[in-house]
Amino acid sequence: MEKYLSQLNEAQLEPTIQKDGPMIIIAGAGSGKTRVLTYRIAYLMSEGIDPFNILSLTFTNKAAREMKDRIATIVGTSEAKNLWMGTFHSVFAKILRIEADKLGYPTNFTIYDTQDSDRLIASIIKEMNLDKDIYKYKQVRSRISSYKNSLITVRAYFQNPELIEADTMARRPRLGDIYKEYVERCFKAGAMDFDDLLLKTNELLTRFPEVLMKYQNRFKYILVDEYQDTNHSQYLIVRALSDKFQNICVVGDDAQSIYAFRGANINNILNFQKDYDDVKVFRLEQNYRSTKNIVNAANSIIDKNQTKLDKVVWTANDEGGKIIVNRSLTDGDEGRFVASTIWENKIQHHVPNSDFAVLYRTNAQSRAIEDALRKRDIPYRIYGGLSFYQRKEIKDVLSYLRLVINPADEEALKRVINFPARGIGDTTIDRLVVAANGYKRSIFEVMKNIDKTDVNINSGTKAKLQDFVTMIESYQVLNQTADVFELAEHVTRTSGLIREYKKDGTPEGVTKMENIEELLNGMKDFVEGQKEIADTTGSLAEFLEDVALATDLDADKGDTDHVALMTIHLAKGLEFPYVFIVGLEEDLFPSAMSMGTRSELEEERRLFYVALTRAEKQAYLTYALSRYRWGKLVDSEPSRFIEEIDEQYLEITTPIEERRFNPMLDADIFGDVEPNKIRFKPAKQAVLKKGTTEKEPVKFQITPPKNLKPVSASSSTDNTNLFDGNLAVGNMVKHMRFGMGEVIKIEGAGGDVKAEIKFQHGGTKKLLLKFAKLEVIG
DNA sequence: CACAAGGGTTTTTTT
DNA sequence: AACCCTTGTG
Repeated sequence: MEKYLSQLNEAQLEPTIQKDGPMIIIAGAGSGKTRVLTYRIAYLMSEGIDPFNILSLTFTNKAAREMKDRIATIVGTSEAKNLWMGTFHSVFAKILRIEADKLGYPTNFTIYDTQDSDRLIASIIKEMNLDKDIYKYKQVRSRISSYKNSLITVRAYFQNPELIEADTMARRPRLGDIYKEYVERCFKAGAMDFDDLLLKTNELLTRFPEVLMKYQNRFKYILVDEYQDTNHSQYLIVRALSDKFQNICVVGDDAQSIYAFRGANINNILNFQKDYDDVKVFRLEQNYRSTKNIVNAANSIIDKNQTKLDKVVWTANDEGGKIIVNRSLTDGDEGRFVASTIWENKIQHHVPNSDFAVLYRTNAQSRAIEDALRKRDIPYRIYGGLSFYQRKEIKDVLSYLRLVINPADEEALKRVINFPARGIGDTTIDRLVVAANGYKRSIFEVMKNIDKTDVNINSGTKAKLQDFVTMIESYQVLNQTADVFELAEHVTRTSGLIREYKKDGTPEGVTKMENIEELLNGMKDFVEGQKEIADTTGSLAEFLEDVALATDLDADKGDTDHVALMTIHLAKGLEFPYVFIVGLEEDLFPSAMSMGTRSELEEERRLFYVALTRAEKQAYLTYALSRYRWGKLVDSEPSRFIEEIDEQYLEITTPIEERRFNPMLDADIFGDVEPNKIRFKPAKQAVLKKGTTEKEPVKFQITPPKNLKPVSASSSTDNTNLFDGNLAVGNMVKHMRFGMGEVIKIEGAGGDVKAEIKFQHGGTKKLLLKFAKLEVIG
């Protein structure tokens, strides 16, 4: 142990050997926090703490695995094996399996992924005959998710007039009813969604004091990594578990908090010292990762944020090259710049592909980069996006397996009951759902007892349902004896899945076959791997859980020498010698969806900070003047983040265009803006509705409203409300097709507004204004 | 009830 | 450009 501790500097050593009591480590980017965490756990064990009593919560399973491996090399594999390490979700899923019966859940409960949740919510909205344009399932899901993450149960929701009011104001008075139905349906299906894994853990720990005691005694030492990204639900779990021994160590960096959109609460880290008595505070401020240029540039950015803890990150590393800023004409050119720069660097410095990472804000941006890299034969790997396990063909196979484990799983059933086609149509399924709800039974049970069930389904279809039931039951029998691989192999063959994809014949069909094969290979590995470790059963249930909670970062197979392509969110915690941050354009990064409030913009800025601090040696910032979005070429402007970096750290190859002024976000720079100095500039070309004549009002829709404040503050995502007071007679409106025009008449207020506009060329038109971007004239 | 075609919508980020 | 859902036809 001594020799490991001697590798640490003093600032790192102190928290490492601080054994007991509550403590917080505020760790700047690249300051070696993972090393501190790892060595601290090893140290605890060398001090005689049983690994069985240590719980370490990480942000990804990959991070957990790497730390565990590292610890194993220090203290030995057999010791390290007993550590509880993993993400919140995976650790508490395991505990919930053990305690499931207390909550009325089956041990083999299914984990619904986002897609499953979406489908269920969409079908509930349909069953309730609600307008799907008002009750958008994604918005409903995110609403429900945030309730769950704040521990607002259905009951709590209905007891809280403010919440009901807020949803009613957002024109969704039935949201509570949807929430209630959703929760009941999940329960009936023996399913938990991601948020349930945390919510139900909280329920378990509050409702059953003896269970709480059991785990408090078990986890005498608790460590939480990336504490700045914990949500309220996670916070309460940590609180509860650490309450008895108070041996709680959290590590984080407020400057790297980038998950507010999924409920992360930066106050958890800002207020930690108030939550426990005698908190020891440690700071890691020396950066070992990056050059002076990169560290200083990153500091100059994060400086623009108002909300932050005091911390000065510095480095003793070399000055390094300046950050290179590159402008391209299109996203295609941007990709080519990235590819050629990688190529040149590889030749010049003899470095492997794996030294390079391309980071972007949205997954959709990967395509242009991919094309360019492929043309130059540079191997790359895309992380994230539509993960392997979310692909249709994979989910199909997994759905059959889910049914084997848990036949009540409604989403899995609906997915495969008629795929491959078996003559069981939507009407039949709808009737089954109604019957199942009526009998308070699962659909599968209803099908099983279809003869005794009062349901309007003809005998031919009933026979088909029976066949399906028999098939699943035969798989269940096989599952008693066969391992995961053997079962899946049998299922894909006998269910007709393979036949279905084989007869397809298209290139896509071939890829799908290959993917299924890859899945089967993965299962084989899983089965063999489990035999080796031998501390788990290697059951189907376990495989499905691994799959449900796997991050795409986890699956790193085969060749490792490739350029990494991923979103910035996914890159958190990683480092690369050369980093490209692409698509630095207004509305893309910062995202148009995140420019409504200062705090949203500050989160985008932290995201940029995270991106830049991934780089060890050299960072490239690129932007394009126009880019394909939604299949159309649209103009873009350089991101404000480029100009926010202190110029002395930049090498700008082409001068940067002046950025358009945004009154909402730039107000404190320029002062208040007169309404009549603002013009409305639609960002999206107006589309004439088919069939409308010139005489009728032309409908057009304008890109997102988030950079304007809506009239109603209740919902920032509702883009049908028009902003307050800004649109007035006399305003100038710029329309892509009709050009500039003056508003001469306005009809209606709030919601959609019809405005009569006199265009400078082309006469007067009545337009339906949904939303517009603001621009200042003169 | 199956399947093809067309239209509308979508992209912010993820366990 | 890609996906999902609705609609129309067989």
